[in-house]
Amino acid sequence: MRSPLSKNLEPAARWFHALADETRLRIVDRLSEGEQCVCDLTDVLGTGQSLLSFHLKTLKEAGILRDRREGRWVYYSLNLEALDEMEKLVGSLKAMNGRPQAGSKCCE
Amino acid sequence: MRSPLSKNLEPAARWFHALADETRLRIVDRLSEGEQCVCDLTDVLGTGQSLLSFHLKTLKEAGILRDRREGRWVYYSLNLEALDEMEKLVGSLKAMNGRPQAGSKCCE
DNA sequence: TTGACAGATCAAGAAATGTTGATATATTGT
DNA sequence: ACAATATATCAACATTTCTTGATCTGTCAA
Repeated sequence: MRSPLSKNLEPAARWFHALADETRLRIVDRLSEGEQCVCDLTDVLGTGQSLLSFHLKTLKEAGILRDRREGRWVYYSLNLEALDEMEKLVGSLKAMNGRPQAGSKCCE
Repeated sequence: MRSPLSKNLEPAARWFHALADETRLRIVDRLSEGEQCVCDLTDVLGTGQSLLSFHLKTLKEAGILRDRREGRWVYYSLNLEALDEMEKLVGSLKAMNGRPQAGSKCCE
C-alpha cells in the first residue's frame, strides 16, 4: 500500500475526533473493562445525563461503540474491529517512516 | 495496570485531537514517507501557507511531529515514540475488553 | 392505563477550533 | 546593509463542537 491513510481520511478523522475528548476517553476507558449500561456510566461525568447521551452518540456514530437495548436499559460496548483498524493504521504510519528520506532536495 | 488511560487522559486526548482533522492527517500521511520540509508540504493544502503553519504547530504541540531548522528551511518529521505510545494505548483498550462483564447487575 | 424511570433528542448559548489575509522574524545571497 | 525567500505569528471572523435544561419516546410494573 502506497500510503496508509490516503483513501481513508474521513473515517480515520472521525475515529480520532471521537477520542479527542477527555470525557469520551473516560467512557472508553470504562468500557475497556467490558460492556456497561448507560446508568452505570452516569458517574463518569460529573454532569447531566443528556451530555453523557451526547458523547455516547458521538462515539457510536464514529463506529467506536456498539449499543444494545435490553428492556428498559441500553448497554454500550467497544467495537473491537474499529480499535483494531485504528491500531493498525497508527502502526502503519510508523512502519513507513524513515524510508525514502528524499535526499535533501528541498524546494529544489 | 488497572486501566490503560486513567492517568494519561490529557496527553492522549491531545494526540487524538491532533489527528482529528483531515488536513492534518494528510500532512501526517505525507510525513510517513519520511522527513519533509515545509515548502514541500505546501501542496498538501489547497490554501494559504499560514494555515499549513497552524496545522504543523498543532501537530507539533501535541507531540506528534518534530521540527528541525536547517538554514532557511524547516523540516518536519513524525515523532515515532508518540505514535508508538498511541498504538500501544489503542491496543491496550482492546486487550482488556471482554474481561469482567459485570454480570448484568445494571442499576441494581 | 397510568405512573415512574431510562435514555434520546432538541433548541439555544458558550467555548473551542479552523480559516484568511496582513505582518513579523530569521536566514541567505548580493 | 539590503532585498528576497521561508516560515511563524497575529487579529478577526466563520464554523464547529460542547454544554445545559427542557421535552419526547419507550419500557416496565401496578
